Amino acid sequence: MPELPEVEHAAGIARRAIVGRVISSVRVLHRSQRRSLPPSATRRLKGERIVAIDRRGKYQLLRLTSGRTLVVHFRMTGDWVVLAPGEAVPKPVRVLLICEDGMRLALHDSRALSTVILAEPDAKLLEELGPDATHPGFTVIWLRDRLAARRVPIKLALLDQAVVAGVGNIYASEALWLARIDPRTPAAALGPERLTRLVAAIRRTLQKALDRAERYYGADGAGDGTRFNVYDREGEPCRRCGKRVRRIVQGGRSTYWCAGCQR
DNA sequence: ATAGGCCTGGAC
DNA sequence: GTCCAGGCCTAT
Repeated sequence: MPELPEVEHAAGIARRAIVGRVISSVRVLHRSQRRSLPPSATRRLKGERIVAIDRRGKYQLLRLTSGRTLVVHFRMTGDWVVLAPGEAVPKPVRVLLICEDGMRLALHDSRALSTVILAEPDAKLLEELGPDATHPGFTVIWLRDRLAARRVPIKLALLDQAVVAGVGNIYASEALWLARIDPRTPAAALGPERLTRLVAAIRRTLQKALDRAERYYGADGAGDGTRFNVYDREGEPCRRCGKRVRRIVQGGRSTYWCAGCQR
């Protein structure tokens, strides 16, 4: 679930829930999160007011009064859940941010792979990250320069957050389908024409997902069986040319594509 | 370039 | 029981 659009949606939920509020305590309920957020960090969080929540790529940046930043990454299954006063804490909740007025923001993450890190004011954050896929700074020129001399398949290059931030395994497949590009193509082999199509396709794919997240309540668009064109559709007909969608493994992860119209 | 590790839960 | 999963890091 959580690529750029889903993380942005979740960040909106967190903003409405806790921006402006003061943290009275933090509970870390799983040892996996205790590695990134040890007791020394939870102690420092006490009394901090959350003044803003930014997002960069798949990272959420909870800005605190002191200048510190709580950096949250959902990895595979993370999400925010707002808990009403008195409401029971669901089992998959790994971290609880408890505010002075009783508001609770919960990190809900069944696989417990999410990371939460408290960064000091002078810490350098996310310096390796490329431009957000939806940012005007993500251009054909930028992409061409970052892909030059790289022979990795384009699908794998798109998962590199230094190339473009916020694209994950699902939308990489979806964007390549929209751009009609074979995911196995060596990155540097893409000329201006295909690069132009690719940048537009990435933008459009993520923007569409952002709009959907806005429209529907709940980030996962449940009940909409047609939300992907190729992802998780192995063996089903391509919506553009009718040939069967294929699945291959690249870098240990599934790629879905249509050999009929992606070249 | 590839495999393994971190974790849990759902599909089979 | 086995296999698989949308991320990312480290080791080989």
